[in-house]
Amino acid sequence: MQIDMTDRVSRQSKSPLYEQIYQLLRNKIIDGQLRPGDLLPSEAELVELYQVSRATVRQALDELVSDGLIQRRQGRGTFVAPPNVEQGLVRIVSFTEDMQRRGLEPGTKLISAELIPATTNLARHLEIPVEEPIARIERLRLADGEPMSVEISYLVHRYCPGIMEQDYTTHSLRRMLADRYGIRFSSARQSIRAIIAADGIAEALSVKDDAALLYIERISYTEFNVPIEYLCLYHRGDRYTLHGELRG
Amino acid sequence: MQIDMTDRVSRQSKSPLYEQIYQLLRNKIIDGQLRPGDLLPSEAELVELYQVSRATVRQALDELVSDGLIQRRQGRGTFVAPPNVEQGLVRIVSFTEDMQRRGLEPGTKLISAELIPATTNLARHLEIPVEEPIARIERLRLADGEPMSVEISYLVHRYCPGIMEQDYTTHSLRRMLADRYGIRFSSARQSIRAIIAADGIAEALSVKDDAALLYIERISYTEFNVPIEYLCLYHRGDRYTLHGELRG
DNA sequence: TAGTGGTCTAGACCACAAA
DNA sequence: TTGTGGTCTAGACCACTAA
Repeated sequence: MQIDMTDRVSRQSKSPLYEQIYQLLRNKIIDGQLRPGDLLPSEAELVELYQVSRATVRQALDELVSDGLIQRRQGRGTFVAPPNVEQGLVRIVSFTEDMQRRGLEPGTKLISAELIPATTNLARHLEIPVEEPIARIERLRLADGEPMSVEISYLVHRYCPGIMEQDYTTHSLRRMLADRYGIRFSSARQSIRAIIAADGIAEALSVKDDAALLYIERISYTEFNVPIEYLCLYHRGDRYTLHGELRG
Repeated sequence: MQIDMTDRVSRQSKSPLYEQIYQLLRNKIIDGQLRPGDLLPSEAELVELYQVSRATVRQALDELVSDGLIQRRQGRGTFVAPPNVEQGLVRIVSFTEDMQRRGLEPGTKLISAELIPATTNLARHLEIPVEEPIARIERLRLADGEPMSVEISYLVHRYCPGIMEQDYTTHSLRRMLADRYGIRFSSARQSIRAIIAADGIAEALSVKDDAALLYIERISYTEFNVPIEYLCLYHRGDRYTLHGELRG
């Protein structure tokens, strides 16, 4: 495989060398320049390429391994990992990416988009004052044309003014936040429960009132640990399964 | 805090030094010798104690960090992490450990234990012939005396003959497999869904017939990638929540 | 200021896989 | 045999925290 020789790391940058190398490689994988199964340059080659020590290269690769993006094989080399492992339990994955990994065609319908004042619950989780304006975006997510999930996103409007004028059905919310506002999610906390479908949700998902749903609450943070989004996901229990790998 | 000075690492052992140090510290945390918030010895002290280089100590600590068991704070030290983070989504956690981390008192009642022939489904997942004897152990798990989960364990009997004569309510199944049969889980695959309680399960859990349950299926493997156990967990949706941290 | 963890280097020897 | 990743050493300097 080819690594673009214009890649450079800077010793003046405030971010550490291993982090810069990690980001460079990660972007290549996520952009698709490196595809599953591709062989990465050997550690020795990366040492030469970036002019750093082997320990620094390994630290960058360690992060990619723990992201599940690459796999090392002793005596053979380092490869881009196949998809389908560690889905949604370790990395923040967009609905679109999630469905594509499952081999399903993603779709979206906007249910509502409005500006609301923050409730005490929202204010606490998003670390803002009560009543501060929140963009509430409710969408129905489809897989192969059938309802799969309802997604309610609560965004601190101050960080993304004008977000309400966008088209949420064709544009990824995450991409919009990144491109227009420079906001990137760097970490998140989530909790997962099983619940019975409430009225409105059951109707949207085309399931019975007492169907089981996989309910996920997630708070996403920027690299500066500022909470940006409070997300509620209602997944159909009969269609949606989370997969993961555990270590002993 | 105190580290037992009788701890030793062996350079003759087939397992690497950082792995031995990782296991020693991990056991202290899981056993409760080190409690949440406790300060670990500094990296320099661990270097002195185990007579290894700092990089080796850091590699052991790195693993504990990625397990969510410890947290580093620059300029201050390394601390045992508070519970409630990274539970059950990355590491295989026993019910007992799980409940202790949530501050609940774990309890167990045996519902049934029997030897059954493997169904086609079990045979496929456990990679054994159909009809091969399987130890099926069904237990009710309690938290603070109240039903929390039903756990059905299917073990390949050939690997653990005599397991049926044990007392599963007072002894940890995992510990028994490790101590008596030398079987340790090194990895697992699991899937998580939301389902409606079936009759028998609902009764055992003291919930209504149509209550929502968090259903987890897990296949656990030894270090040689031999499947040992097929586990079905039925968690009460109203009491059980999975927590996790995600990375962007 | 002293002690902590964070980053980085330049080596070394090993186990494993492929040719 | 060659090249890969796996493990380990003995240093170094930095940034952060608390006294």
